[in-house]
Amino acid sequence: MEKQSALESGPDIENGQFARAARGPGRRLHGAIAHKLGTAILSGQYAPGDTLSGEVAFAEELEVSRSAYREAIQVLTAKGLVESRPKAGTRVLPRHRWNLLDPEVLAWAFTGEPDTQFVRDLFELRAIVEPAAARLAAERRDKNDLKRMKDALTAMRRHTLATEAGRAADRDFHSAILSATRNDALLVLTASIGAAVNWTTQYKQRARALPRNPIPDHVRVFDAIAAGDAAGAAEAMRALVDLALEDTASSMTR
Amino acid sequence: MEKQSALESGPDIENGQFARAARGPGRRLHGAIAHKLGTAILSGQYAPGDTLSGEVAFAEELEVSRSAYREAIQVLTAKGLVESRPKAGTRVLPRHRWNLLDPEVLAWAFTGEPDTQFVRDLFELRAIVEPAAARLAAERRDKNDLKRMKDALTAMRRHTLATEAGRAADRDFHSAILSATRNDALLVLTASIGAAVNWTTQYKQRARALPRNPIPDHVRVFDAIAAGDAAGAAEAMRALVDLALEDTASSMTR
DNA sequence: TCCCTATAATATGTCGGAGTAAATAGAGAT
DNA sequence: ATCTCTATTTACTCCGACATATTATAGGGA
Repeated sequence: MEKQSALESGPDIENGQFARAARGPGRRLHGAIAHKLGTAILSGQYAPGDTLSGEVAFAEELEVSRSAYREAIQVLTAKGLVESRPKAGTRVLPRHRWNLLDPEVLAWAFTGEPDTQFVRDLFELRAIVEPAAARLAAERRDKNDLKRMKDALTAMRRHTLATEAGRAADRDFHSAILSATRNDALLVLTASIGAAVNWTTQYKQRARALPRNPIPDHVRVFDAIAAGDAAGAAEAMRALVDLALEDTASSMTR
Repeated sequence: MEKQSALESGPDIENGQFARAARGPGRRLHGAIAHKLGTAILSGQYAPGDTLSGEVAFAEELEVSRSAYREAIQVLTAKGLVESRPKAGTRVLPRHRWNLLDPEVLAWAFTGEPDTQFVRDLFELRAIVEPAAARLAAERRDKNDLKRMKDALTAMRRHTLATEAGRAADRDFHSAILSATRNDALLVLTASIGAAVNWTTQYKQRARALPRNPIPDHVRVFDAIAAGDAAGAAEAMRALVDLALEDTASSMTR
């Protein structure tokens, strides 16, 4: 639908193949190039230290202007993926320089086959942060927070996790907990990870049936937070995340 | 020194005031603009939803080309600070869209008076992550990791934390622990936070003397990790981070 | 052998114009 | 009076050529 309208509106564009093919509806041209290069780098097609083809050569190859290419490189540079210096060209930086927690970088990492080890790393980080967040939420939540969680829970019950609406409610639930911590850094971090991780679970769970009814576990978390039971909330959340880790891990390795 | 050489090499540049004034040695022009706008946004000079002055107007105002301005905007967009659409102009996004964990954004946040609440948020996050990291390190470290930690400790003992070399050794110590977790996501996260937080502590501690000898606490962490005592490592690290939090908090509020 | 200078390759900065998309105002219909 | 549709305006988007700055590399000099 959306793509068609974009194509209809601009069939007379005389840009190169890439511009015609990759430019989505709202997407800018340099965004498309950044996406292409970003996914290529994240998927390991370039080894760290590899130098991308030069500005002029690359731009000609893709039939886009140098401006578009340069703006794309600025984006990649801002995310720590590459570094470009005169004469030396634009080189891919070593992995530890990448902003792996950048939402866009995470998204790029998860297009195609995501690196198994990296997914495990993210789950591990989530398993560290979310229980602690639940603990803080239990100490700091107010009535409004509890209402958001409760609403999300009822929504989850109505639509199951098999539907998109149900998964959205699940995200809402976690988001409400994070908001209740009153910690923006925590909120941003888990939002980034959560988006990427949920995306994969959704993707992977197409094959196998949903493991088991997750509602009771969520309710346990909610009850502890509502009661102000910090330790209980942390423990309940730990159980919840461990379960998700377990499921995803087993569906990934085999 | 470096600045002088840069000035010497290019006194004939006929760019505008801004280009002459703000361009540092290695810094690119668009980088300088991004820095200027980034710090302005992070310091709250623009309310979310505010629209920056238009491309043409701004470029003329600073006497830089539109291209430079555009590349700077790409950087800010990549970090989630702004969003620009035709006709609407370039608007500052709401705070929760910002990539607060991006190293550069963090650096921008800490130029000038950093937001007290935000610093507390970061310390809280650190207090969550680092003990967990110590736990993992105790389980997974190898001989090489232990050697790195030990070397860093001896360096810390020789130069105290009052010297830059000593602080570098401190960073090395924590970095070695993070490496030992074998978790890249964790490593990147704490590297970002650590750089920003250490910077402030260094800044703030100019006034008051170093609180107390931190070496024994570090040794306790090391011993637990070396012994493979996961719980002990987590607990020792928790004590260490709490101490830092306490010191910084007290030096901030009063 | 080492250092230093010259060169060439490559990225960076600049400019102005043409194209495109969206917010807004105004005309027409209900 | 309100709503819908169209036209205009405004700002971003893209382009390509030109000029400049930087630095890796090679070659000459001490």
